[in-house]
Amino acid sequence: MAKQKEGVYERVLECAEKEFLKKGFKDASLREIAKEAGTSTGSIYTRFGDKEGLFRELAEPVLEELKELFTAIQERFDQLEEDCKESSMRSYSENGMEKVLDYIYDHMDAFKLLLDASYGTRFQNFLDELVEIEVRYTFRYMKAIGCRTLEEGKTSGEFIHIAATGYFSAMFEVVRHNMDRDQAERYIDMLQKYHQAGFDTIFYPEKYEHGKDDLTDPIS
Amino acid sequence: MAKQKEGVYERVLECAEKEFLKKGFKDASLREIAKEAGTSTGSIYTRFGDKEGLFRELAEPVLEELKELFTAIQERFDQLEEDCKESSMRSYSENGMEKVLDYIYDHMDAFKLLLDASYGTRFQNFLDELVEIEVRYTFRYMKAIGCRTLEEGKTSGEFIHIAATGYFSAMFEVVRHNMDRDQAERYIDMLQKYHQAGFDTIFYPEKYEHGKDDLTDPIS
Amino acid sequence: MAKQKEGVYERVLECAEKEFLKKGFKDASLREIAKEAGTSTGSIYTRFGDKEGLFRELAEPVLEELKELFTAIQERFDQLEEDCKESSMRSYSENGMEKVLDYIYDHMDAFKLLLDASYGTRFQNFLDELVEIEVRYTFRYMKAIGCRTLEEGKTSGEFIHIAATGYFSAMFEVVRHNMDRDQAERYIDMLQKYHQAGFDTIFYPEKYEHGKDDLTDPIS
Amino acid sequence: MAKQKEGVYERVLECAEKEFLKKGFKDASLREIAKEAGTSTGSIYTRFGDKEGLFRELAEPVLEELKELFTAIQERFDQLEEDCKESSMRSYSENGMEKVLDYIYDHMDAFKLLLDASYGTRFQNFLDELVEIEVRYTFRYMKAIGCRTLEEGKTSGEFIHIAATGYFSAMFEVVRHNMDRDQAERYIDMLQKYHQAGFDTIFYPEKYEHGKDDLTDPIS
DNA sequence: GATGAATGAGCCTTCATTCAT
DNA sequence: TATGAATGAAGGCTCATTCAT
Repeated sequence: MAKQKEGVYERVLECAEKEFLKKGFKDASLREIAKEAGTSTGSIYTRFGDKEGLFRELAEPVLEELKELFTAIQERFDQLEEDCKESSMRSYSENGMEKVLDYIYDHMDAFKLLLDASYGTRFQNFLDELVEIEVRYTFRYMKAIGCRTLEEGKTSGEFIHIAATGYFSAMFEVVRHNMDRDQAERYIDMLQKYHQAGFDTIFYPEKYEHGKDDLTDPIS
Repeated sequence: MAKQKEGVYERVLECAEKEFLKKGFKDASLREIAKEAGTSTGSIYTRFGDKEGLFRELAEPVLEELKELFTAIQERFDQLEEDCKESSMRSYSENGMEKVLDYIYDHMDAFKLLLDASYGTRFQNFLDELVEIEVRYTFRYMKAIGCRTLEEGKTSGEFIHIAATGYFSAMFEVVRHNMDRDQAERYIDMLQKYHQAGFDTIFYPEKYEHGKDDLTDPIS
Repeated sequence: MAKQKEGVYERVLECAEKEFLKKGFKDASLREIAKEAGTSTGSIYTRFGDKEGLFRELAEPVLEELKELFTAIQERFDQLEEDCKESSMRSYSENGMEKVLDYIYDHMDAFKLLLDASYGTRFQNFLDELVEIEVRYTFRYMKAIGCRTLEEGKTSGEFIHIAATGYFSAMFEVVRHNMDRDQAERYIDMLQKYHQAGFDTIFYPEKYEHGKDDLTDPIS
Repeated sequence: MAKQKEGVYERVLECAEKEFLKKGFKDASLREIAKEAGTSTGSIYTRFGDKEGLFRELAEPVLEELKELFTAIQERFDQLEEDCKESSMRSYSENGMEKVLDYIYDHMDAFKLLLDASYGTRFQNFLDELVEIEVRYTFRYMKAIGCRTLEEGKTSGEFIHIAATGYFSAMFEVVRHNMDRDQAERYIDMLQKYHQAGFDTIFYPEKYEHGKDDLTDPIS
């Protein structure tokens, strides 16, 4: 039995995914996966190194590709002429989100793993990796455009980070809630507006100086 | 050895907290806690029932009290005359948040546990319990005030839930980031404005109908 | 709390019985019994010494009394004039069994314990104590009456023991099967005839020397 | 260390048997068995699944084979011509018992386990499985031969069951008493006669209608 | 006499990982 | 390469019993 059995690799990945989703990374049992896939634990070790390696195989390529896609989108916007940015922002933004959403919907399973079953792996805070990219480019953008509010120091940096985290976290709710693609589109649209408004309020407050006081506040 | 040995109770709780924070609930070892506290595992079982009971002892009272505090705040606002609400909202909201923040800072340890070490316990989604309260009162408020946008159906309900989750989640970042109290105050103030703006944009868009298109968007 | 609380003693015995019947002696939990009875484990220890002491309290008096009753019955028959024995045997036997049965039905609970929940206690072979009495008197009787077959040696002694065990064991099936008193009476009557015939066949075969060979045999 | 270590399997079974016999199933310690056999507890689990699986390995094959042997014997008798049955019964019966006894003596250890150490396993009432077979065929036989007494209803069925239980239970005393094979033979012979007589007395009383009253009764 | 917290050894079981075959 | 038995530490938990109060 020296040769790689046909399809074992795929079967293992399939079963692993099922097991991870069902029990979470920590509680998943390698032996169970091996048994279910009709192979041996040893075999899994030769192919994937260890338990986390198996998880990685499922999650990492997808996460990396998303990061690349996302970086490319940001980069392309960043390369625009300074004076185009402000005006083309919205369309770029919406278009970018569309692509990201497409990618997510093409790799639902992997994102489910990342979101719900990654506790105990190095992916348990995978969101931070996306947020980090977002934050980096946001800073660049703000400097390019000129943002007075930014000089207030550290807190603002932290705040951007947290706000972005909230934004991305909310975005992935489309996965957790099993929204269909249409629903997701509408939902993400709202989300974009929501966070855009929040962001502007904090960092470009001059645009709203009028009658702020009569805004309603739903959150005590 | 009848009657509680002096100080064992406290020592166990202390060590448990340390262990839980260090390894998370699932990976924390009862034996280790017992050893560190200078007791037997059996003793922990007499006092706390089981592993989760020990965690509960640390987290539950604090969470419950926060929920009560939070509900009281919401309730008090809800009881106001209809026509006062809109105008006194902001002050109520800020005042409420202040109290909540006070409470959190008085029970930092418990909230650290809830945030970072509760995976595997019934508290792992503790945030939902707060969100649920928030959402309930938000709906009431929106009905009282009259909100046209609400009739768009299910998505809106889901959206409110997600937005509130983002809000609360972000709020607890003060704990995760170990902000000092002053920093937190400033931070929370921004957060409130941020989400207020987002919320209004989605649910009371008529107030912003002017020049939306020249808003900047930091998020791709 | 120095004085013996009213009724605690009884309540403990009640709960112990329930627990022992439900789980058997070994698996019964003293703490469970104490909790159920509204007292403390310590209290059970002061009253009953240990877990088996508690069981003993329930089973021993009844078993002892049965043994006394049984011995008395045997003794009374043994004291008869030699030449009366053979003729009055049957009535004595039936009358004795009646009394025994009465006693058993008056102490069902205790016998249920002895039969089904005594594994792990010194009562787990309680039947032997009754058999031992039976065997002793049977030997005396056989010697008095004169029984040629007895000289065959050890095996016979062992055989009597085993046969008697079978007899008593079968007798207690009235308890295990929850027969009502009437059923039991009829059943025991059959049982007596069954074993009497068996016994005579082995030890007084001369009474059956006729056509034994055309007896049917249900047991392969 | 792949592939079974030489002789571990056997050593574990040996030690398990010793431990089970010494302490009974429930009180036997897997750790102790593993230690004694020079393996790890984990190893026992890979091989036998769990504690009861280990016991099962020792007892089940033997019990199953006995049941098969016993069924075959009964079946062969059952297939005889109706009018042969009554006459050939005795020889069949004796011959069958001989085979059963042989089998028992060839697997003493397993039967010791079943008899004395199976409390807590699914074998604790293993006798019933044999009795059930016996009773089934007995009923068939009685119907074939014609038995007037059977119409008395339920009690009779119960009685047959109990009598058969007594018979089998007594049979296994050869194991408990460590009789040598010769002793056992003589003993079983007596036992057969004893129960045959009992059985006939109850179910074919017409054959004994003469002078029953002068039978002696050894049992009070 | 009553309490019940503490004891601490012991239970069965599960696991990721290794490695001889 | 694939296998899967073996490892051995660790897991949570339960128990009868003790004994300071």
